[in-house]
Parts: sequence; structure tokens; C-alpha cells
Amino acid sequence: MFSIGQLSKQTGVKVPTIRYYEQVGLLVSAGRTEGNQRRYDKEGLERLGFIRHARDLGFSIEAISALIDLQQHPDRSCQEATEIAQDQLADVREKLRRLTALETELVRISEGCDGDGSSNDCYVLTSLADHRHCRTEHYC
Amino acid sequence: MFSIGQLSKQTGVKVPTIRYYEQVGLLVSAGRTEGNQRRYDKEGLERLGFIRHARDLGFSIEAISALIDLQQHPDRSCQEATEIAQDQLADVREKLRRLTALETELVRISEGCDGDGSSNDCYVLTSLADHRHCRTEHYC
DNA sequence: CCTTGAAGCTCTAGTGACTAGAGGTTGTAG
DNA sequence: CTACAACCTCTAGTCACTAGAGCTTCAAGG
Ligand SMILES: [Zn+2]
Ligand SMILES: [Zn+2]
Ligand SMILES: [Zn+2]
Ligand SMILES: [Zn+2]
Repeated sequence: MFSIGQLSKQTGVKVPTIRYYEQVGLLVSAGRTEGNQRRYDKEGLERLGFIRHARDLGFSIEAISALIDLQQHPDRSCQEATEIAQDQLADVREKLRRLTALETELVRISEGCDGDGSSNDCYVLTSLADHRHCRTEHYC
Repeated sequence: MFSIGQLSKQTGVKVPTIRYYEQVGLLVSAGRTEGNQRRYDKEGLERLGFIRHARDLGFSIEAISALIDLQQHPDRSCQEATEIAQDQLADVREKLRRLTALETELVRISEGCDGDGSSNDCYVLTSLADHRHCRTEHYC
């Protein structure tokens, strides 16, 4: 049996975050001591590892919830799991697309000024004031 | 003079967002009507355009505040402006780096399963359970 | 001049995924 | 038995909005 601190050390997830995961229903402790402290078993450790890894891949709490539900029912089809992964991939690709546009514009803007003039005619400031200087459509 | 709704239409910034910008000190109205409604002049319209464009490039409210301060003092050096832009570019590049790693792993994971098996031995679920399947270090 | 309805106002609370802090209790090593 | 690290709960804060309630004002048509 592990304390919350031991779980934290083994997975790299901070203690308050583990408590937060319990609050939102992702991870329940195996039980409590007489003094009300959480105790986890090996299953809890593995589940927290799963959560951590999925979070590190950008999956939302909601998506991870669904994935854990699937894991608990080994007989169910894994179609939903692949859909969730594909959705996440699509999200990431969309973000990449947007950030690439941002990078293009920020490179142009940054290179347009050495920072040694007056802010009166600074290329950074004038570029920000007018989207018509931009080569791409962009937003976050 | 423009009402908040006219400003909204011209810039594409939603009305509650404009009020939020006032609350955090980014944009003040030129004045109020007798009935307490906000009225803006051309300067306000331009400033909101600046804010909108900077937000669309991912700058934080805090950064935009600093940039507007610089704009208000045309005699000051624009060094800070270029620094802010370069910081933003560095941020964007860091995010791109991370998202690219995520994409690599998510492609592998998505392609590893057709979604026609049982969740018992689904490649998506086993990959999520163990980082050792991953080819990159990754996090958000 | 009067009515109507769109548009405005303020204030509070909710979003996601935590993080920080206060103030108190428990576990454990020496 | 004592010290103190680690634990507990609860509230509030982060960022940049967004939604809603409940009320007031503006402007156009009759
Ligand atoms: Zn400059
Ligand atoms: Zn632009
Ligand atoms: Zn599968
Ligand atoms: Zn991994």
C-alpha cells in the first residue's frame, strides 16, 4: 500500500493534483487509514501512470475518463478508443497549423525591428496595429 | 462616436469581451452617455483593433498592456517591444516543438489500431499505459 | 408624444486543469 | 514520547473570456 506522497514520487504527479483527480472521479484510493489518510494499491499506481501519460499526450480529463471506462470493460469494442485518439491527433494538427501561421508572422515582426529606434515608428508596433501587413490568416 | 455594439461589429470582438478589456485596464471608453452607456471615439476603435490583432497573434493581456504603454510614449525606445515580440516567438516555437512530439506519438498510436478489436488488447490503450512505447519525450 | 424592442448596464458564476495557502490532524523515526 | 514531515479539508486564485439574471436606456415607428 502506498501513501499519496509515495504515489506522487513514483509517477511525478504532484500530491494536490492526485487529490484533484479524485475529486473529478478519475482515480479513487483503495481506502483510508484510521486517521483518514489515503492508501493506494498497485492498481491505483498503474492507473495514475495511465492518467499521467495520457495528460502528457494532451488528452483531456473527459477523454481520459472515457478511456479508463473502456479499460474497465475488456469485452467492449475499442472503437471509441481509436476515435478519441484520432480526435486528439486532429486537435494537435489544428493547433500546429495555427501555431505555424503565428510563427511566420512573429518571425517577420521580430526581424523587422532591431529595437534601437523610437517606439514612434517601430515596425513591431505598426505591424500589430494593422493585419494588412500579415501574409497569413492567423488566430489562436 | 460609437456604441459598444458598433465597436464590436467593426472589430469582431464580442461585446462582453470589450467590457472585460475595460475591466482589466486595456481599453477605456471615451466617456458615457447620460444614461451610462459607453461611447468610443476613433482612437478607441483603433486601440481595440490593435488589441484584437495582438491577441490573434497570441500575445497575453499583460504583454499587450506593455505594448500599448509604449505606443503612448513615442519618444521611448522600442527595445521592450522587440523583446516582447521575441519572447512571444520563442513561446510559439516551444509550443510547436512540443506539439510536433505529440503528433509523432499520436500518429503511431492512432495507426496502431483499426478500432475493430476488443479493448482488452487495444494498441491505443496499451500505448497510453506505457511510455516505453514512445519514440519521443513529450508533454504539453 | 408614446410605445416597443433591441441594445445597453452591473454583477455573479462558470470554464479547464490545476496551484497556493490556511489551519488543523496523523504517521513515524529517533 | 516528542518532533516534524506528511497528511487532511476547504477556499480562492490562475487566464481570458463566456453565460446568465435582472434591470435600464436608446432610437425608430406610429
Ligand atoms: Zn522597434
Ligand atoms: Zn495579422
Ligand atoms: Zn483498439
Ligand atoms: Zn509517451
